[in-house]
Amino acid sequence: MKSRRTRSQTQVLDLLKQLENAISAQELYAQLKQRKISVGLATVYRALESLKLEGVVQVRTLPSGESLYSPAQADTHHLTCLRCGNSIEVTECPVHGLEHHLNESHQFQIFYHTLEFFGLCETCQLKGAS
Amino acid sequence: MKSRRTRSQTQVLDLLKQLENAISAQELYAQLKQRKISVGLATVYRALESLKLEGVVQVRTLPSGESLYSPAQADTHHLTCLRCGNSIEVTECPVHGLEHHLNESHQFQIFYHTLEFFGLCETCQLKGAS
DNA sequence: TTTACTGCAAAGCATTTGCAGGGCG
DNA sequence: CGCCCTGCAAATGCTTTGCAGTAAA
Repeated sequence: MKSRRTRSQTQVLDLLKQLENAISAQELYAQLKQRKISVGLATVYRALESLKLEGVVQVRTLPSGESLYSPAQADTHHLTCLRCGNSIEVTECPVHGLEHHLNESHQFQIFYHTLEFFGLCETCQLKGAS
Repeated sequence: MKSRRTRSQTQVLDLLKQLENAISAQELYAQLKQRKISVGLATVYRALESLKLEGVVQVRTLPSGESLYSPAQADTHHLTCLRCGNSIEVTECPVHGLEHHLNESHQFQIFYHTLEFFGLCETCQLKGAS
């Protein structure tokens, strides 16, 4: 067995909890540096990976391929414009019943879910296709 | 105004409709070649981008950063293991009411949504953290 | 002819991996 | 002393972009 949390894991998790919004690994790395916490980018990724498997951190992967990390309790979802990429937060969430159901029917240990709506925002609808 | 569909857009969309499952741009490119349809990879990406904005193709971005494309009518969601990456399809979907609601409350033109549950599958639960 | 589409190759970027040094038990 | 954690730099892989040739209107 190994120690429950490494130093970098603790630092990363602490910062994630302090921040209000989900954040990318790159930004997280920058923020840590800014706070005089010396850590390598690869280490940030490795810490996030472990925390993810532990179930304390959740991930949302953007269409750009970038991933945003946040503590795994938030139940915030998104309404995203396919054209400009802007996201609006959605707090309503009708899937918890289903989550419990899947948990049992598939023997899965579900940590969290992501729900995202895609389309065109009002502004981008006016611009037409291109 | 431009022609409604370019040749490559038609080819890409036709193939997407023929296939049962969502497919990556790279695979799509390979499949087209295999069918003797000469097309560049960049063109495949550009066609997918246009079809996406048109609302006829939907995208799901995997944690790996790779994106899977499919015709935008499927209402298939996923239960994904954070450790091994395997996905199980989920056909239940309790979010349509919310979708309609958001459509109106935010002046968004919603094309589709993604819903994904993350956790550990039965097999990976047994392996413990590492 | 004029404009938009296409293909190739080069670039861009987030993420992952190899490896050697360092810290902790 | 030995093992895991770290950090740097190199490598990977998907996607995007620049540019010149091509097809279409």
